Amino acid sequence: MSDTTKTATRTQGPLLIELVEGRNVSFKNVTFSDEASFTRFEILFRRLNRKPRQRRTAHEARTAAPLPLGTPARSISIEIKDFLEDMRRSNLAPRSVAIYGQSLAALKHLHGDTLASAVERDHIRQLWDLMLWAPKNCFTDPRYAGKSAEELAHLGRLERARPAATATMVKHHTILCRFFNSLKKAHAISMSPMDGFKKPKLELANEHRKRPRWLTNDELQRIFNPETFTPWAKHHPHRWWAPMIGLYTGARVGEVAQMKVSDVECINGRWFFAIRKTVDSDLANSSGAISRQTLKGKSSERNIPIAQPLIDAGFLVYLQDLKDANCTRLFPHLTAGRNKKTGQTNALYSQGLVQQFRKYMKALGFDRDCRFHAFRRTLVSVLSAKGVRDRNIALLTGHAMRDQSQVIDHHYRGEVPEETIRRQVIALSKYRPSVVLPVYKKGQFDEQLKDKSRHHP
DNA sequence: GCAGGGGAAAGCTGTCTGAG
DNA sequence: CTCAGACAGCTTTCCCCTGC
Repeated sequence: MSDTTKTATRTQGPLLIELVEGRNVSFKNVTFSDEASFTRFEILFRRLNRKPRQRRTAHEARTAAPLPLGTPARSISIEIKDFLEDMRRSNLAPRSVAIYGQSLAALKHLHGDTLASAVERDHIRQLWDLMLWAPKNCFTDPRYAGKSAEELAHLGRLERARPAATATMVKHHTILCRFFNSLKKAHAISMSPMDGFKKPKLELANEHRKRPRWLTNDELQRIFNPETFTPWAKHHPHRWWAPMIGLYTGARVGEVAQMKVSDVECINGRWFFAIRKTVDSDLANSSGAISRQTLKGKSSERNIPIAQPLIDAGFLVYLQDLKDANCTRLFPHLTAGRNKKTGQTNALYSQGLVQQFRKYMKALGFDRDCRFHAFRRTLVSVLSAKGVRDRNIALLTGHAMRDQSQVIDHHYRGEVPEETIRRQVIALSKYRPSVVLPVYKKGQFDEQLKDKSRHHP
């Protein structure tokens, strides 16, 4: 509404609006009974005041297009609430919904709580500055309550050492686009204020950017050095086994942490870790999630052959101990977590493991880029350096190889299972990190496995 | 030890594009 | 017309930190 001044006063009762100085039409002191009528009026008003077209093409209708029939946009906070609710309904991961909520929180700081349809490009420019400099926790910490976008950005400049990384801004950009696009699809707004905003280009030279990090043989030996590893791990099954499994499968930490006893399978005499999502019997009839396991995507689903060094280290003995103790999960002491508000599972078994492993690594003097994920990077890097083809590595790691060729991908992934297994086994046999794994003794975790009071579903 | 927020990166999928 | 590759859009993961 470039050449129109608009003031909307929100009182307890009806909405009051003044629209003056329009090109052709002006209104003063119009009263609306609710926000929906205000928005309908606003759309109509914009159409009436639109510049006349310079020229019509032959195909264009002579009469004005009908007004869109969508539900008019409501206030930002209501639209955000509904948007997040929609995400939940469409079965997105609880964590994803939370992240979207965090990014969208900044929007509520635009002139209080305006109508979603009133957000314009200039607002986004302001918002960008806020997101770039927002002080930590400023949308949740009560100390910042009531502050405007400008004030917050100003405080951030004083408090923060540097602005948010470009990658983070890319995420905010993505989420804002997604939010306004969904309003556009619902015909609640006619165009997205994000349309003119290009995605920020990632800065390759950023000195704060984390470097890809893999582990050298030396470093692997330090991690599994019996003098430090054994005392740290000997009372916790997940500390003992998860790093070893991570090392020899390259699986994501979440995939390792969530495995069930039934996910370790023997097929035609060969043992596999089945990375998959199965129903938890206690959740089967619930209205919410029916599994505490998650998969990043379709191509994550796979069977990974269990490497010989793991078997030599007594993994199958541990498996039998679990079965003897009637355990259903590979690491019964890890919890999936539970959302306090909804009571739903957080489906996040990895947290405890990640924190404990990171603490161990820190104590060994590893820098902060050395984490569990480094096992995955290491496996991929080593196999790649040995000339193993990407698609064969992907069969182990569960990466998607869509860009190769869908036909070929389909063929390699399960169409001919024996061929898939053959390729996996050949690839895995080329991975020989020079570590000596500690050997499990039968009954080593008897105490932990029998004390069910500390087990989680 | 866990819930939950935050920063950053990884990675999946739909769509466009341009060469053959 | 086909299809690999690039790109854009979107979702999920990893891991840190804080506060209880």
